[in-house]
Amino acid sequence: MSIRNAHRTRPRTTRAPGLAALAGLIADETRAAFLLALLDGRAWTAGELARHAGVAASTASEHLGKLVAGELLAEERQGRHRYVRLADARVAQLVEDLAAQVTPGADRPRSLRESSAGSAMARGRTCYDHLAGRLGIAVTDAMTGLQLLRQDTGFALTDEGLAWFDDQGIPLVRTGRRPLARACLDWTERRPHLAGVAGAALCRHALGAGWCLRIGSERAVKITEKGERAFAELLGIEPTTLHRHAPLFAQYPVRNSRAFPTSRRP
Amino acid sequence: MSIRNAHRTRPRTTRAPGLAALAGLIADETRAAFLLALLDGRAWTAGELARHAGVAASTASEHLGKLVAGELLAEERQGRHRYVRLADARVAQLVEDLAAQVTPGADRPRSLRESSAGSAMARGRTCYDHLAGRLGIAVTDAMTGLQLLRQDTGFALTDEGLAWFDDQGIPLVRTGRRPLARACLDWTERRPHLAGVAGAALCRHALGAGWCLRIGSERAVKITEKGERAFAELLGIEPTTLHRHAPLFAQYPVRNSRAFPTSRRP
DNA sequence: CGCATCGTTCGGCGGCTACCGAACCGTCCG
DNA sequence: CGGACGGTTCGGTAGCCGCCGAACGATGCG
Repeated sequence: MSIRNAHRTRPRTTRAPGLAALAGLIADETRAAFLLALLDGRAWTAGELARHAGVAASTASEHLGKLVAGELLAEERQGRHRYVRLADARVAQLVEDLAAQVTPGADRPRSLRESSAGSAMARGRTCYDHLAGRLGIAVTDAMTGLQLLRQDTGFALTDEGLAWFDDQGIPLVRTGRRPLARACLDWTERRPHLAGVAGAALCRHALGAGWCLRIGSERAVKITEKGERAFAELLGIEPTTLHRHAPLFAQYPVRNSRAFPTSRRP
Repeated sequence: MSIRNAHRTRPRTTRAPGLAALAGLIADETRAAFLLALLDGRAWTAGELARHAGVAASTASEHLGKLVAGELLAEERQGRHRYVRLADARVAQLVEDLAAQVTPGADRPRSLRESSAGSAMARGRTCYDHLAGRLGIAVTDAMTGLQLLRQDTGFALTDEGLAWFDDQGIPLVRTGRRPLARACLDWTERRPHLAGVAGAALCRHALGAGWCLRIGSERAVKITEKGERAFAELLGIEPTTLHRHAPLFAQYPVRNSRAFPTSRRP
């Protein structure tokens, strides 16, 4: 019997302590704010998170202790700083999934207005380690259109897609059980974009090659001139696409006209 | 400022009320037990859930009110009964994902021992609306081996897979934005199995055609003689496969030997 | 109609927990 | 060496919340 429910008298037939405890870590407003901030994939110091969420340093310290103990965060001490980051891609995916479930924009009411400033700056973001926002959608759509990625029957790279990464010199190294390609539901665009090993590799490449730059201390990224050219040349993405708001619920091309939706064959 | 944190004095710069509230719904042990029980995809009455979790009817009623208000559950009143079920496949997926994150078996310590009884009964389960457990893994592995399903580059049906469903007379109807194929991580087997529209259609077909039967009031299913024959004929699944425990971390065949993991081309 | 059953509402209780400030410890740097 | 700074620990406080039983309403059935 858990400490929390020690006053329970009735015999409990079925329990779910693990599930409830995990959700409990995210169920606090301050801890949730920490997790969302950490979705930028970088390490934050305890003080930064405390100021970000508007709580005292002591409070933040206690929260971080719980999140680290619950293995949602990994920590690294450097001198007098305590850096924390999301434990791994699984945790990032989990937080993304939960955030996507809530009504869109509920947690960031001002984000769209903020982004409207800046002409050459397309609204791009990162989700932990892959591209999101309009940029992420544009890349995913372009790869789907070029049949590098297949979304009509699930979410997977095609053989041509593997070749494309190979051609760009972007290595895809399988680590553990993380899938090569995975759909991540963007909670501002409400559409899936490329995550998984391939999404992370592409994002790393884009940052390394100077296609985009991180701006500020959060998740936003800015596309450079060089990046606009690269995305146009390699994926046929029109620069204007990155400036306009992408249409919701776009149709994806179906590769094979055969029987979709399927029906009983004569 | 939320009611819960009304005593907060410091100005809060970034909030996450939606995320925290959603997690809070799952963060209670009793509500978590409800959600896990409802993963069988069927509707339970309030009283059944109360007895299942070992709480008073009044307590269960309050919890159900919160879960319905939070749109995790849908309710249907019939006479003096209040039936509740998971709101949709998205919620089911979310609960599955969370449950898979906790250490395997933590929430059902006795399940493996229970399942060892029964000779012709293979350990099968449902996750909301698709097959899971050893049966789900066996089906997913068989479809992958036959190249109906592609897991090496993501998780998607192949064109051959679409044809297979067509041949079986199992219609795949796209509803809303639910993907045709999706990986669901089984938290007892620790391996992905087929979910999404195709997984649900296959499960519905298997139950309708008498390939398997639900047993008891929970998630377990039993494979019939007819089902053993059908799975063997259509997917080449050896009946013994369903009785043994499947190996963890099996290797999936890679369709194309070309450059995987990819490396820079000369 | 009358009883049993299912569910809901309400009051009250007890415990957990998020919060803060103050004190303290360790690191960095002038 | 000493001050500044980041982080942690420790009391103490306040509020939320999960729990129950009792009372009540509603439905179904004999």
